[in-house]
Amino acid sequence: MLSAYIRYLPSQNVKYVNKHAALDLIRFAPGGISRVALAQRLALTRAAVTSIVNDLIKTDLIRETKTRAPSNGRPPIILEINEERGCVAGVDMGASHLTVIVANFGAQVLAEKEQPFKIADGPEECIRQADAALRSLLSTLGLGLSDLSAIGAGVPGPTIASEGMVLAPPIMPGWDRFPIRDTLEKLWGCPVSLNNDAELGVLGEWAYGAGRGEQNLAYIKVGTGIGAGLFIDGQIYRGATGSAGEIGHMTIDENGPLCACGNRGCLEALAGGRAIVNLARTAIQSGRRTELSANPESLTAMDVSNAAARGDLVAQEVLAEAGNQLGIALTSLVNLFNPNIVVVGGGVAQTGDLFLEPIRKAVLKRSLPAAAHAVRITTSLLGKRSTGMGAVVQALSIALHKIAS
Amino acid sequence: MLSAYIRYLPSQNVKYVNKHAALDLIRFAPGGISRVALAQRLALTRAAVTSIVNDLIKTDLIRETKTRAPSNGRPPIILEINEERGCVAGVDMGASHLTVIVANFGAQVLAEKEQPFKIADGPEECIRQADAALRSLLSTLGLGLSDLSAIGAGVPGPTIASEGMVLAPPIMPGWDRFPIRDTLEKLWGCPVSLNNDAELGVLGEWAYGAGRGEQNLAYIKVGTGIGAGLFIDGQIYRGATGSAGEIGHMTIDENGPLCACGNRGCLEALAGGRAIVNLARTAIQSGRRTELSANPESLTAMDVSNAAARGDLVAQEVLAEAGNQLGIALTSLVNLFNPNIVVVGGGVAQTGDLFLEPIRKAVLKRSLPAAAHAVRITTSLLGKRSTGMGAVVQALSIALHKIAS
DNA sequence: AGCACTTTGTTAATACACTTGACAAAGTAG
DNA sequence: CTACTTTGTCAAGTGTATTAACAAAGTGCT
Repeated sequence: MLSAYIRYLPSQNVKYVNKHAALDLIRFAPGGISRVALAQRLALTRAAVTSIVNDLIKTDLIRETKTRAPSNGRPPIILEINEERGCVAGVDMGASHLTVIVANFGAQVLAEKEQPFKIADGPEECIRQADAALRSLLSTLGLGLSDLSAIGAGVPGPTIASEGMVLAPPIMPGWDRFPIRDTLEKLWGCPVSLNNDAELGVLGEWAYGAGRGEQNLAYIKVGTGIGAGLFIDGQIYRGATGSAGEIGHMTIDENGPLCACGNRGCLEALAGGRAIVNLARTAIQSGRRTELSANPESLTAMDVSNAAARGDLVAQEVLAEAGNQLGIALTSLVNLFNPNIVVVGGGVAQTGDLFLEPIRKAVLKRSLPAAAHAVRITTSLLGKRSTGMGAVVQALSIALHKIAS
Repeated sequence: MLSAYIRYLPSQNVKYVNKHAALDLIRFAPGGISRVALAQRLALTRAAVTSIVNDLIKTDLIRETKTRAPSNGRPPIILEINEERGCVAGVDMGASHLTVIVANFGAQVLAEKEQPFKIADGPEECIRQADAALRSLLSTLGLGLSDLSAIGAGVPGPTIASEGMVLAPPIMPGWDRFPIRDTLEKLWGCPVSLNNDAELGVLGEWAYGAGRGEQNLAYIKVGTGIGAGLFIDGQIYRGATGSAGEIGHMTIDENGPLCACGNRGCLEALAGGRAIVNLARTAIQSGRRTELSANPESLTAMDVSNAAARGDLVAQEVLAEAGNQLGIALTSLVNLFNPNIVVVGGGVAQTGDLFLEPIRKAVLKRSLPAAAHAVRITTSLLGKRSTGMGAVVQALSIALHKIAS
């Protein structure tokens, strides 16, 4: 009720807004959408929709596909995005991995690549690696940079999207206020969007993954660090300075292990990648039988995760403990935010219920009943692609809307 | 960018939306607003605004007031809400107090009343008391129920505003799914809105208090319980089932005191009204010199608060400890929500910096720097009226928009 | 097979609501 | 007093929707 009217402030003319709304409705509709359904969603008449859809068909961005079996009466014609209209890329520069995805306008992945990467190497070196990876991936498809209409980029720090840079990023030394977007746009010769990796994760899961179409959604990325992307009432929520969702430094245990941020007992220090490794090492040093003791010095969280999936009891206990701590932290998020769904992503989360069940138990035990019962906690459907697919969604937003204008 | 177009779904014709947006802009503009400024905010021309404003003037909801001193050129005419056009009421049914406010259409308080109250007495008894208080207050103004255009009501539980009832409220026995709004509408013969008290608190502070006009705002109410209202991107944020903002049962210390909810170490058990009393009693029993030892059995949090304001060292220490615990909890909120401002309300918070300074210290120490520096932590400007004034805002929303239709 | 009915999509006339361009109104400055 | 500026209004023109009617593509029944 409050200010609902003020929110409608068209900076473009009415038809422009309606056309772009229709394009987004078509794009995010699983299985396409008919003109009649568009009219309903847009609160317009069928006649108005005819005009708008005809404009979009002229741009070749959408096309008529099959008709649906009619219940009774004329079968509706289904409209979908024309996937052959062009290509975009998503570039996920993570703390320790680089993922590059090339997709068509229908958001279908044409090729992808992941490689080791250190965001801490600084902007010039990281951009050089991302560029080389992108060009290499494109060449496997017989494509070049000029075939990309737009590119979405993700980084592990708080971004000011409008400025195309990060602000005081905790784990990105040398990147503070570096003109990331402008640099990439010059290098790649097409429009680039820049977002925080967890934001893109929630976007990817909302658009095409486990949280598809949900209204209030949190995406938790469990990696070296732990971050959350928040999707509130149909929008990414960034907060006042772009740092919303910082869950990794939530105090879980005041007397817990020292965290990289300087405090004690942060979630990251209890359930992040390093914490999982440390828990495993402690168990090894106490003489527990586990396949992990083969090489404790080079242990990774993924080693623990894989061993757990293979039935290793110690690894399973470590994951359960980390899951429990994450569940304790999620109590706050669930109580404050009251989401429909929490999607847990990152490599460790792919073990599924071994990690998720302790999370669910802790949330159910510790959250208020109303919020606990309202939330579904699930693993990512996009696997390690959540952020990369979110970057693809951002790139498509730029590309499609630009062509439609 | 994402779905920005889809958000514009006018369920009314365009002029209706613009007229109501103009009304809200006028209403929430401190000191009124000119037609030229309206045109800017609405992205319309001066000519279009003339037509809209003339319609609103015909309803007698707004009027032209003084002109402002011109910098150079014609002085703009200031438009304001016509405060004499009618009256509304705000009824705040809290856990232990009932507050009733009668205000005019300009949101100026004409009369108010507060009395002891127990929400746990159940809906019939509570509604009876609220009704009597409202009628009594109106009679001091020579008014009756028929003089009210609408009424806003607040309760301390998770509300589904569209249903006009509360859902599984933790501290409101007997109220679950009771048709509160429908009952009040029949009893009072005018439209009634129903909202959670913390939601109304944040609304009141946003509209007329310390958070006026802020984009991302949290209001913390420290009473017997502790709750938060969240205001995100221009809207109250309720969550999936209306329970967003439940901060009182956030785990601060796993080994802390038992909370009424059954868990240990909840914020409410460490910093709520009962916790403050318990901390004071512990100090008394350990032999500390304090004016509070005069009558420990009937001690209230307000007694502690007032003694602290008078310089009592023990009382100040108790407040500082409660403030510290609240600050620890606010770390999570600040990290997750990255607000511009946190407004702390409720009786205890009126002692000001004695309570706020420990909060600020804990937030600054424990939150990520970006979020900690972006947030201003302040006490409520509306004092104990935050929720009641939020209820007035809701009532005005109903009344003004109905007349404008 | 033909007809009645239903739902979907289109067309052209009409209605609505804004913009444009010009002018009036109310100030300041020289 | 004149020139200039900003604010507010008016009427003609423009943009974009709605309405009413019809065409199109099915199902179901006789």
